[in-house]
Amino acid sequence: MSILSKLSFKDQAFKLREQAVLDATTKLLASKGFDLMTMDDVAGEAGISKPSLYKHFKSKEDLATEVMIRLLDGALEYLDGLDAGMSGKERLGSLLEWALRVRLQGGLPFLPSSSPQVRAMLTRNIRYVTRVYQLHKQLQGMVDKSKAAGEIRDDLPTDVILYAYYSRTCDPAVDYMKDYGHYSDDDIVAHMRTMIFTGIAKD
Amino acid sequence: MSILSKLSFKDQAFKLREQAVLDATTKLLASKGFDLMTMDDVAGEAGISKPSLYKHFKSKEDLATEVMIRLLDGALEYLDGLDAGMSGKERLGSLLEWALRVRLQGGLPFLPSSSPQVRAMLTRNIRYVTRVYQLHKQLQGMVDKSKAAGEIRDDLPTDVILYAYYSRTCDPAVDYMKDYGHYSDDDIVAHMRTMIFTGIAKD
DNA sequence: ACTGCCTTTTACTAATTAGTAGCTTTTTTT
DNA sequence: AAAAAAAGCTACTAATTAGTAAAAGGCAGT
Repeated sequence: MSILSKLSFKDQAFKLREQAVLDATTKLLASKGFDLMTMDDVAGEAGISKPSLYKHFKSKEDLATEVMIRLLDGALEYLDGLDAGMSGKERLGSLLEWALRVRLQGGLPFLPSSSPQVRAMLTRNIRYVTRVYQLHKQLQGMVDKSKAAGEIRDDLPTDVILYAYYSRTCDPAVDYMKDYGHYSDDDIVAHMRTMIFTGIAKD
Repeated sequence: MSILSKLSFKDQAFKLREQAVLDATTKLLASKGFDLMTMDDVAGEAGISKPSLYKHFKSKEDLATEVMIRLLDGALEYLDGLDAGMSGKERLGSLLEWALRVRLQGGLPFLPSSSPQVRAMLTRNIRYVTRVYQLHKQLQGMVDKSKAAGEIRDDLPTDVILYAYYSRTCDPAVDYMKDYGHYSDDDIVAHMRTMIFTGIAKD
């Protein structure tokens, strides 16, 4: 780690603290959502003082946006790491699985389902928008490729399929299955995968 | 309206005002969610003063819960009005369509998708819980009947199907289709129906 | 060991919100 | 027309939150 060795201990501690803040924020966003999460919560969860928190992020909005950016980077990175020979449909399924597992481990869906207000807030950040666009383009390509391959129905518009896909990553059914149905993560993921691709009807 | 004629003008006005408050709250809950909606918002939207608002409902929580109860009553009433000869699957589809249309007209999904906090709040009200349970029982019956009739797959647990069904009533894909895709209400409803029953895969 | 930098602590500002008190005005009832 | 009831208005309380200032303390770097 030659780059790390060039950083002073102080700088390293700053970086580690920053990650701790992002982790804490992720957890709080997942459990409380943006509106109910407070900066006092974040500071407490991260184990630093609130004024120090503002050394890392200039506002609550900035902090939440950075969390989402980190997550989108994770999704893009996951897609990059997939086997190039994988079919479009398999890639879609795999990324959905990744997203659901992240969620089940206390993480966040990569697009927020909740409020127009949160969406508007995030959209004010160019770095966020860039990544969403990038992910969207890749997913669009995957859907188009799957359609061409006859794997995915072409009587539904691509954007409709994408909207549904995004929605599955933040689907509350996941929470219900976990909290009320006490299903295992594997079962939840499998059920979700079944339902998005083949629906609930018998043929 | 023999019942209404027994009410003084005052009482009638009170009732009308109460409905206006519930309508205003529905609209605000749909656009801002519970946390961001303020009682000042509601009073303003309903055209009454905030102190008067508290003549009708004792708290913000009480108000939101009554809105949800009214909605659930609507759903139960809709189910009651369906043709008795309708198959389980058709009933499911029809209620989903109703719920989606209510939403598209500015209403609310009949189960909130958002926060555990809102869910916990609603669950504190026995009248709400009773209706949810009632609706759940009916839906469960419909799914079981559809399974027995070979209309709905029986390799998915009934509760998983129900969780997915509830989730479709509050699916953000609806908002995306409307706001970004500019699809008509009819198209949105049709797409949603297709996707829940037969999924996005081709066979 | 000493110094300087950074974090923590304490206290704060400004704004917002749920909910309420008391007086005035309006409307309905008698 | 007069009285009563209810709504509106104004002002408020108490609590909370995002964000900040200043002093004190701690720790890393030299």
